[in-house]
Amino acid sequence: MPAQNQVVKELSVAQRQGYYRIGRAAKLTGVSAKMIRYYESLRLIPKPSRTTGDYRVYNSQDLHTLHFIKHARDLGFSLKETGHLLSLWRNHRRTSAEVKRLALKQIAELDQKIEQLESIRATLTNLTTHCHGDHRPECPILDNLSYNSNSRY
Amino acid sequence: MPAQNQVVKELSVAQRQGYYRIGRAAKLTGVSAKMIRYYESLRLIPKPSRTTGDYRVYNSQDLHTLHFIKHARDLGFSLKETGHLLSLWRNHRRTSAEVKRLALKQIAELDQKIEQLESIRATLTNLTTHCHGDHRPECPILDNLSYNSNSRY
DNA sequence: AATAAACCTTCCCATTGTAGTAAGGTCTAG
DNA sequence: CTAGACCTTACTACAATGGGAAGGTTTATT
Repeated sequence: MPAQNQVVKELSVAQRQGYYRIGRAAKLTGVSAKMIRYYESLRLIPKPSRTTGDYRVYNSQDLHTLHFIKHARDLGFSLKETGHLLSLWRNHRRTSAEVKRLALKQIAELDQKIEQLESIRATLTNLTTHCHGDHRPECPILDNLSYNSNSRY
Repeated sequence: MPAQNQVVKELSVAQRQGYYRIGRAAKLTGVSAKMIRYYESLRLIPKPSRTTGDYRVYNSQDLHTLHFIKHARDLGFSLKETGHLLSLWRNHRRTSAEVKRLALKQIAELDQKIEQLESIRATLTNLTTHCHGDHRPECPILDNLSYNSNSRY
């Protein structure tokens, strides 16, 4: 039965040899090629080797790193903090206390941001319930925006 | 009793004449001088008149406008949206419906942002509760960041 | 009137993180 | 061998803000 390898797609040289150019690295990790280059310029990731044609070449370890970065970014860590987390990840003599400290700091910042947004939201909601929202020009929202407590300019 | 005007501070020419240069406008409205110039460059506010020495001169109407902008920014409206609100504010034939539409859109965006931050927060909180946070290097936070579901690079 | 302090001007640069484009070179499948 | 997919660097832009330099102006104080 020679039908066996009929559907089998050939692997490209790169795939066979287990390396990845930037486009495939981007697709696999969810980090755009643009960003991969940018992270390299920030020294967040090491300079990869190059093909003779000067194309960047990544290995699976590199992809793991990119993946790690993606996760950290998704959790709202800045690139600077992400770099810190990366170095902790690489350093096997790290203490988990330091990682936890970063995470708690991030949570605190999130809490602050959430609180702020909710306060704004409350104000806006309050204003909109008082606005007719019809053809008339009277509008408590605009009135509030132009209201000046310490007035008398 | 000539003591009467002892404590009375003289008003500067500008104050007497009721106009404001950029520094005082900034202090009074809470919008930095930097930003006042920037808003002018964006045509969010009109070009003010100038002194003979080329200093910007604002009147009380201008300050009200800056104040309006400050309020809108504080409520999280972008400068573009703020410009829109400003033109509605100036246009007495506006409908309150349009203002309300903008406010509701802003609320919706806030809700989305809040939800996203809360989801991130939950994930992080979950991770930190599982992290010992001591001298040992084992750390579920880092493990999670490096975890790769679709794996096999 | 002279001078110092406070204030203003324009112009340029930095930030944070991401995306777009142009002009050109390389790799690979057919 | 060639077309098309892919890659390279180098700019540009965004959104909003802040910082600073080099120089001119206004105001307060001697």
